[in-house]
Amino acid sequence: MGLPIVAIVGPTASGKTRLSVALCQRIPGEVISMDSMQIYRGMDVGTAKPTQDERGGVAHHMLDVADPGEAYTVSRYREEAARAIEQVASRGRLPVLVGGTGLYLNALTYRMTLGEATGDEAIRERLHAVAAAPGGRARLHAMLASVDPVSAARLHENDVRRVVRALEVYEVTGKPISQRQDDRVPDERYAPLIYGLEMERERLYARIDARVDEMMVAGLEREVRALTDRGLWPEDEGAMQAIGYKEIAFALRGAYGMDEAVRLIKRESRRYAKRQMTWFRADARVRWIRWEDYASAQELEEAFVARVRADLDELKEMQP
RNA sequence: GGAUGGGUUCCCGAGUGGCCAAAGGGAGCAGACUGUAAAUCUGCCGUCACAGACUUCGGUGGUUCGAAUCCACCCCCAUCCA
Repeated sequence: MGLPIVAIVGPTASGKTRLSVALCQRIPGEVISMDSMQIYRGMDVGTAKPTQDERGGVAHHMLDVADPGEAYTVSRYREEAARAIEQVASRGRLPVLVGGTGLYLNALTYRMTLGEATGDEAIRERLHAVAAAPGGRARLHAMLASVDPVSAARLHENDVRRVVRALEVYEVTGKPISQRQDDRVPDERYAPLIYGLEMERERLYARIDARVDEMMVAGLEREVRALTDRGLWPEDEGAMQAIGYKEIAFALRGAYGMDEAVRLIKRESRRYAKRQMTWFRADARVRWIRWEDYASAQELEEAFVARVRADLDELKEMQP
């Protein structure tokens, strides 16, 4: 039986950070961030990275492990986070995965076979060029259909990014990507207890709006400028694609005013939250916790800690 | 008081006699997601008993086989003149 680990997921601004720290203080445990943007150094305000204060003395891993100038990948996350989990467990503490990046959760908890086909820039560029030509998307999709009909059937021709990746995998490995996508096999290394934070839509959206305003006050613009000063722009893949960063970068470049940037950041954050909800809702493993079921954050925390304890005990009983 | 422009579906906005439940965008909702994932992509979006029917385009009345589109009057908004 695998190592018991806890994961706390949910949309942005749903209160994951605070809850995770409360849990780790009492269980005790250490946080392993599951956030694709908090990975980057120097991106603190805009990613709502927990401050020293917010971490409340709890050790956090997988924060600040990459430079905004480098491209981070899921497979790298899978390796590094797995290592972090080992470390935490070796100290006799509970690994608590926290974050809203669904793909990262799956990369860790399923046996994702990401290893063989490394990203190949040259191939990607060539294929993207095909897609950019008139009628190119259909052509690209047809190319995929001839080598990997299963993937072609699954992918919309407009989803260029995935079509390109599927073709790339085929070129690099000689095998269709669909061969390894069919089932979601749990990674035997872990026995994950996954909790999802859920909040009434309107309330969550209001929190998101408020948080964006707070970020502006806290110096998001300055933070973005530090990146654009380094020559990093939203056109580059990776860090600068983060919500908040790309909008402000465009504003700095004069595409629109700062007020408009703020409006867009709020909008994009709401949409992002929605996508996250869609993702986690589809995951049958998630045990939901509704904010509306509790009178206060304290009450929710209490109940949550108790529940995790009970679930962990139950896990122990199941494995001799 | 006069002149001109305008009032279109949640918002913006196209539409000037049939092909219009009405382009496009936004918002919203639902979904997908295996090395860019805070990314990328898809669907729905007047109502219903939904291959059809019904109610919409400021209001009322009219012209017409037929109107969001034409006419009359009225209401409201904007700008200009007084």
